[in-house]
Amino acid sequence: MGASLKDVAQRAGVSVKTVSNVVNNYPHVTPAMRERVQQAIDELGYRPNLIARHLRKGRTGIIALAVPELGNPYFAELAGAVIDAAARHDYTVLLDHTGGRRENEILVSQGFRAHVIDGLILSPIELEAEDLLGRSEDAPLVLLGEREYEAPYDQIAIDNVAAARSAVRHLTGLGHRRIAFLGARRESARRPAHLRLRGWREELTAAGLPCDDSLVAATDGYGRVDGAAAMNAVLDRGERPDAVFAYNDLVALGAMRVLTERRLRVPQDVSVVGFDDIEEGRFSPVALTTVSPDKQAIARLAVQRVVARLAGTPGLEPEHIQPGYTLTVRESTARRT
Amino acid sequence: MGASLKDVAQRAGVSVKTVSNVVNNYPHVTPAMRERVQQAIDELGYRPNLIARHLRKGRTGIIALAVPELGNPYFAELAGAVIDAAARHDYTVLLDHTGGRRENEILVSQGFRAHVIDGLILSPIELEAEDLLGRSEDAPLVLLGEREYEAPYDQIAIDNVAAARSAVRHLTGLGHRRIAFLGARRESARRPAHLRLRGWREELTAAGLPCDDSLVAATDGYGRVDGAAAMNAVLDRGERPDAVFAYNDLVALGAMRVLTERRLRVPQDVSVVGFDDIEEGRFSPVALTTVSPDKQAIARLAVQRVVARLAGTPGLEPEHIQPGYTLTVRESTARRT
DNA sequence: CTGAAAGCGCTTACAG
DNA sequence: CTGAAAGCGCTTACAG
Repeated sequence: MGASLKDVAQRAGVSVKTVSNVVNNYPHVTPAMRERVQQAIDELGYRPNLIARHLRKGRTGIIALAVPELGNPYFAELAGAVIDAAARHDYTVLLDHTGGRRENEILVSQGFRAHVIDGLILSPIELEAEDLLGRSEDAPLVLLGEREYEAPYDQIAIDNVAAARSAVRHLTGLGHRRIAFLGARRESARRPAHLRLRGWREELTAAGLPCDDSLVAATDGYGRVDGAAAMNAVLDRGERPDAVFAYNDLVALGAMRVLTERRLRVPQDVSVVGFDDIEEGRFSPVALTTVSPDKQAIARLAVQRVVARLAGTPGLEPEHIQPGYTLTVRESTARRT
Repeated sequence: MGASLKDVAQRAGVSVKTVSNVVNNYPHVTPAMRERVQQAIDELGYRPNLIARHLRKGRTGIIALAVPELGNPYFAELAGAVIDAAARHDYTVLLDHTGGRRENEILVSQGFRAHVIDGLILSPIELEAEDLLGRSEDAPLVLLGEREYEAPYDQIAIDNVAAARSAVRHLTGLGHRRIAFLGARRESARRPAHLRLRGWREELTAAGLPCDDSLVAATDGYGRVDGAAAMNAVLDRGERPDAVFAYNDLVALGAMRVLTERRLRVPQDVSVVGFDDIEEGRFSPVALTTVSPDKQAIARLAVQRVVARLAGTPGLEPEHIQPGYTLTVRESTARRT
């Protein structure tokens, strides 16, 4: 084991308190004293034990980030941004993934890891507002993502309805009229997250177009396979949409793959819009048009919020904060021919 | 704050030790006593403070995983596997990313986070063997990835040379003779990691083919942009390879994108093989042939190794362990026409 | 089978 | 400006 404060104090011939003062850079330590202590520290290779420090202070310097699936590049990219944002506040990130399953999300929100984390950033999929009711955990919780909760917690999410509408508007603006939506939750899933679906519906209605349910396909998850299955489902119904708006980029990518297989050209025959702006979409053979949430801002705000609550900033009401987004137009959308 | 052991003891009218016994499920506690204590625990909503427990035991139950870049799906997928493997041993994973920069890798290996993590799994890019020499940290370190070190640490990596050779052999077997290698490190980078490049060289030589340096392109990193740049570089030199072996899938994907832009068809004009088997490769419009390392095994072995050292398993010599891999043939490779 | 006490490595009032 | 002491919440010999 390494040396402790006591060892250093002994070697330097001072009290533990003095060493602590030096280590923590407190003012009012004579340079000579500082020098002497520093030398003992160097000789012993002393490094403070954060665990002990934090036991004392009641803080660990660790915040947890729980996302559904790291295999989804959106969450991987977001996690990277959160790690960087946390580092700027001297916080370390402990990463969990829930698989988007309600039980795991409850477990995490209820303070699994109690005491080892100071705060929690959670991106839920199936979690219900009622699951949050009994939350006894005192670590600040910040919610991310498409779900909206009637609960007294900070929530950071772009305006999903407006963002979805901007995507659909782009499509209608290009002359498309039969616009499929891929990635609705199955009826079986409780309280489906349909902000984006609602955006689709609202914008079509605003454009005076019908909302044809046979153009809506539910999926089990939000991966490439799900997008492929959904696209096949719509096509197998005999529908021939002239555009597709997908729940996210992964679903869009899966759909594009199917379109190509079935000899439909993107964008000449079918325009495709995704959501998330993952790097992969930029490099797909037909670069994907997509809604681009400001991930850096999301990460920054989430961390800031946790840190502010931890610092006990007074008068901090739970807020729903909406970072910005843009519609990034690439090659997968074109004017209707 | 929540209740402590002492609070529970007080309420149950027993000693702290007895509560501890119940919490830790020690035998030799009368059912009646256990019942009584459990009730106090429930009433108070007591949850053990892991930090305190671990300060005492000198363990935190946290292992760190440091990868170059979470944005690379390979590492995101690997991280997911490590988290799951660790959970099976009741360990939690703290995730770091180094950006593949030597300074960060040194920092991490030298025990940044000292005392908060029990062990460390590191996937280095630029780290040198000498950087490991002075390592004073006593948390077990397991090394992952393509680099090989002359250092007394466990290293888990597939046989990169053999795996690369199998990829190139697949290509030569299809009749290809001018096989480019994309993703060598630049000369400026110290001690380039060229196991895969070596595999390329060895296999070409074995097949009686020349190793044409103008078919080798260095990259700055290992992302899609780098693959695109490398492919352009080779093509701009006036070379027309009939196949491409890329350092990894991301580089391969970037290269495919460029090939398509430059009106070269994959696989009819150019066959492409990647490395990593990320999910994205399965869903690219031309599904990618790739070397598929057993990520689950890598994660499992790495965690097992850390846990075994932590448990103080005697006689555990540092080992280089080579998990399995397979060559997964998809659509991006075809017989030379 | 249960209890009283020491100690893990720190920080923090409180003195001086 | 520095020191002696208590305590964060646990576990662990040591008694009984």
